[in-house]
Amino acid sequence: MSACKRIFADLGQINNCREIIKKNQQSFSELSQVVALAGNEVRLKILFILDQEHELCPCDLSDILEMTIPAISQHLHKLKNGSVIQSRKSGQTIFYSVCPSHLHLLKPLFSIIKNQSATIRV
Amino acid sequence: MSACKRIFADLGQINNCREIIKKNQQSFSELSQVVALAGNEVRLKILFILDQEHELCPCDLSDILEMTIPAISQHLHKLKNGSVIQSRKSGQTIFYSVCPSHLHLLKPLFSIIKNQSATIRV
DNA sequence: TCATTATTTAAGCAATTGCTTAAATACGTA
DNA sequence: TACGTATTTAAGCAATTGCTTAAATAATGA
Repeated sequence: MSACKRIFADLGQINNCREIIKKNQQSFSELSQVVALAGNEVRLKILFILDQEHELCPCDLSDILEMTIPAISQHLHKLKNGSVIQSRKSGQTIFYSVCPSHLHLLKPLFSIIKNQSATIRV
Repeated sequence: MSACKRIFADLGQINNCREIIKKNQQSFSELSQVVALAGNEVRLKILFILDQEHELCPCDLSDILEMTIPAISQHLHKLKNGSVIQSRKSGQTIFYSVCPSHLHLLKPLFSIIKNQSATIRV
């Protein structure tokens, strides 16, 4: 059960932490999935500009990020699968946008980018 | 240069986005690295309890998360390598804690866990 | 000095990731 | 209907990830 044989381990603290982890297991699992999606540089850029421009099609994103359409499409698929973005069809083009439900998680990340952008110019 | 041959593409919008992405390239790269570290479920848990308990040793974390010491140690190594956590040596035990410089990024994530935890009981 | 404890490091390996190219769908229009 | 455009899907593959076990370091105390 115990990894080390130290005497000074605070058993109460350890058991308390273990319970907190267990109680929030599902939250950790769900949150880490979304954070992992945002942890890819290309996907972070996609989310950032989708938020800024409100909605864009795979074609636009391909032009902006200078990547192939399938590469973009596969990233969009992952993001949609994780309910981070949503899509709207108009003719044969599909417009993607950030799901409002995850914005509270993403906005702080976007702020960091924007703040650093403001600092560079000083 | 252009991925599709659509007529209705907003060239100005695309070029503007492209410039913003380029200007913030380094920010995107650095931020995505940290977010990717937090996007692993085990590491997210480590960061959460390190923040809550202020500091813990690999041995404690191994007990709490019920994982082997080397597995924990390797996660800690990545986190330290990314400057997300720092360490303090006391005898033969090493205490890890979250770097204050990255807390503004992590706190919103922790809040999500805590809020969900509060909601469960209602 | 030697044995014990806490931790890291290394090697191996199965699973996942993110691209590539090529083929398949879906929609609009002549 | 057939063709062109926008997008997705599939297969292949090199690179990365995250664990495992075993060995190497480092610090403490007998």
